[in-house]
Amino acid sequence: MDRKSQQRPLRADAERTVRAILEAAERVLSANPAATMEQIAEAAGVARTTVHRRFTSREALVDALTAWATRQFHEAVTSAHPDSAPPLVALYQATANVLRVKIGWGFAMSRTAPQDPEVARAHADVLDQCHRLFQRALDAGVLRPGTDLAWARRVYYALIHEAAQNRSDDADDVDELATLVVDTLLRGMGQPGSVLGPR
Amino acid sequence: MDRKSQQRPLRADAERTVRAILEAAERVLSANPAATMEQIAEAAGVARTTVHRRFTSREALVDALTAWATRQFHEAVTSAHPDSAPPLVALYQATANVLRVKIGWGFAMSRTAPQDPEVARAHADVLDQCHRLFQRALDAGVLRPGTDLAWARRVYYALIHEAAQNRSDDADDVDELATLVVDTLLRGMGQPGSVLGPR
DNA sequence: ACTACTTGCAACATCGATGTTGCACGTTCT
DNA sequence: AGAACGTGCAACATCGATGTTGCAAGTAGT
Repeated sequence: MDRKSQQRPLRADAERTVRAILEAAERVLSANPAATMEQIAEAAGVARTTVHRRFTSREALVDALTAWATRQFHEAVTSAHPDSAPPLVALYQATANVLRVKIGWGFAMSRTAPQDPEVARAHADVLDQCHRLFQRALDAGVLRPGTDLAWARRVYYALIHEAAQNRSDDADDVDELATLVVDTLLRGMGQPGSVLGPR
Repeated sequence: MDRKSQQRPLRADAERTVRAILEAAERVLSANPAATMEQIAEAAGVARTTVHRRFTSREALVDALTAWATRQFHEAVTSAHPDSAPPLVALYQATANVLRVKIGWGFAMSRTAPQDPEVARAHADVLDQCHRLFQRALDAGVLRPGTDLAWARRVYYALIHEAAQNRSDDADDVDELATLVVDTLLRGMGQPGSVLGPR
């Protein structure tokens, strides 16, 4: 959890409250991004004033949420070794890892990089890693020559986003979804022999 | 324009004001969905009170915007003859038509079907047409046998959404984008000969 | 057990957005 | 030209959300 929002160390019960608030915020805000602090507090099972005691402002709460998710996002990509593992393996691993995070932290991850420099750096770093991975995939012949890497990346992100909507807490599901995403990204849905199919 | 928001016929200048407000609302809200009526009024070049005179509430304004966009969306799909034209032709036509609408009415089209029964029907109708088209594409061998049509539709929507972000008012661009979308949907970005490529 | 921390509750302050009204001035339509 | 309509402006009313504070009661850590 982010320690920037709290100057002093927290007592155990307060620590639990903070977690409860962040988890409730994710749940409530993913259903309705304009939800009030009151609704978040209620979902967390605490009084509204308590939320304000733990987070200076609504913005601070959302920022903490974003920072938390961003760190997990970064870890998910980095642990797939996108710069060293074979492109296809890394692509699959990264996909599965990111899906695991994105399911359950959809709201926090949908936030675009805020002013927090650490968060912005993490986002940029992920973007770079993704770009390098796609470049390696291109060089290795996994991607068709001439592929627009920027477009490829955006399609990839979009596919992950769509796949994450099929949320289920089943662990096996993540592997199935990752397979679906990578398969769709690389092969599309057309018939090879068809008119517009691969030449 | 929607006549439901106005009981009596409008004078010519008022008609122009309504259009200006709707266009400004689209522009402003697509940049910031939480924008205030004040900002919309300013962008439309009118006083805030005028906006409230033309639209009972913020909700009414957004609804009118949604209704307007939905009608164009429906027309865009229907005019591609998705039930009679060859699947590939219809797919391309529908894509290009929808892109034309979506570029410039991105906010209004991103709204999920509201309570208005007419709008809900139009959305459902588009969904049906899309599904039937995909089914025909599957039967015609354009889509790979075994393709999950629900997943295919969602990927298709997502691709259109992404393509629409490359907004430019160039008319030729729409054809290029439509080609890109259909091509990506059917062939993906992988190399045919590669490991995970088409078998 | 004692201290320090944390929480709920009630009350209050503030702020921004929404929506309304009256009036004066301009515009459209006939 | 004259009636009906539309708009800008200023002022007001309301409302919900945010954020703050004091206090009493409960809980964690020693």
